[in-house]
Amino acid sequence: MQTPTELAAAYRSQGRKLTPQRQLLFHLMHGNDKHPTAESLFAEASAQMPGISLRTVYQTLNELAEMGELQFIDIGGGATRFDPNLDDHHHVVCVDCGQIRDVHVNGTAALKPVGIEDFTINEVGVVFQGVCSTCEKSRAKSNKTAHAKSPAQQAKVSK
Amino acid sequence: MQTPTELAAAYRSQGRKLTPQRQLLFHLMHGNDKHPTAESLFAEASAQMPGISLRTVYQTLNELAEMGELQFIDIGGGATRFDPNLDDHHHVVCVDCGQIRDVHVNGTAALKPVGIEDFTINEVGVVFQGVCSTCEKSRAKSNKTAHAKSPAQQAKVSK
DNA sequence: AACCTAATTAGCAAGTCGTGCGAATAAGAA
DNA sequence: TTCTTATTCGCACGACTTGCTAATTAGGTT
Repeated sequence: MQTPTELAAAYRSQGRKLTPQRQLLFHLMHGNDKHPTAESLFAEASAQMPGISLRTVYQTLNELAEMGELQFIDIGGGATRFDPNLDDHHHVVCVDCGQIRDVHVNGTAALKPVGIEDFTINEVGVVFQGVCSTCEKSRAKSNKTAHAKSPAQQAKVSK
Repeated sequence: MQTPTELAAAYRSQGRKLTPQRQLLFHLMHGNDKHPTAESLFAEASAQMPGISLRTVYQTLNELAEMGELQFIDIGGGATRFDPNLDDHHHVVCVDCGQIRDVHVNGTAALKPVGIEDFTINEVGVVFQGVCSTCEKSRAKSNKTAHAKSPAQQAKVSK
């Protein structure tokens, strides 16, 4: 995603208006590597601009996605997450706490799908599932050896 | 996923009852490579067993997933899809029609995530996005050069 | 500085997907 | 056949997202 200043210019040049709500969201998203949901962004935005609408957050995120400034991430059944990182990267998910981390992955160019000659492939996405060190520790402590729930389930529960 | 007969035995050995609803769903899912949603399975099931409940379809799919007989696939924002294929495989998605195809992928073992030493990786998922030959043709015909909507959006529209 | 107009916002209703709950039903053992 | 308990069904509800529209506002015009 471009800087808030660059986005302001991009918006103007497209005949879009530069509202305080949009500017706030530009700032909240720029360089944000937390892969927030619309709801969590709304919470942050509300702290700085009481009265801002969740509807506007969704709307602005969709705009930015249309403009190619950010991408949707759909992992697990929970809410859609938003990623302003446009570099060639992939994701690591902790199946315990649901956190998503950006990662650069070596070897993606060598991936060869077999038997799909009738497809024109445009993009490849890689998702690693694992357990982060924090969750690894709490697992050891609480002796939770059993399977954890999926990130989606986990996310729901944690609300 | 095991055969309906094997599943029957597995269910009994776990103290689960073998109802007609479950047996029907075993048959509908066994060898099914369409990655159906709960709703689409419900439609098929209803044709053969009018009165079967959508609730039961969800319940049975969740059971089978708990038993490790099938996996959830969450690609795009639409409904969860179910995959009875337990082989080591990945997926190709047509961004136009939303169809999902199973594929074996060479080179996954060589994938190296960079900078996530604090994660214990357990699984890797690869998703290829592209356009299937059928959609490629209809694109050429209707001169639709613009970007297609995401599979999720597309799926919603197609309903 | 006041004005105009189209874009935007807010907020509620509604849609989709999935689950909780409880009464009625049925599988499978005795 | 009877009994116990798992299962089914169907509705209500919850989470997430979008549609709709009246009121507001950004930004160009006079």
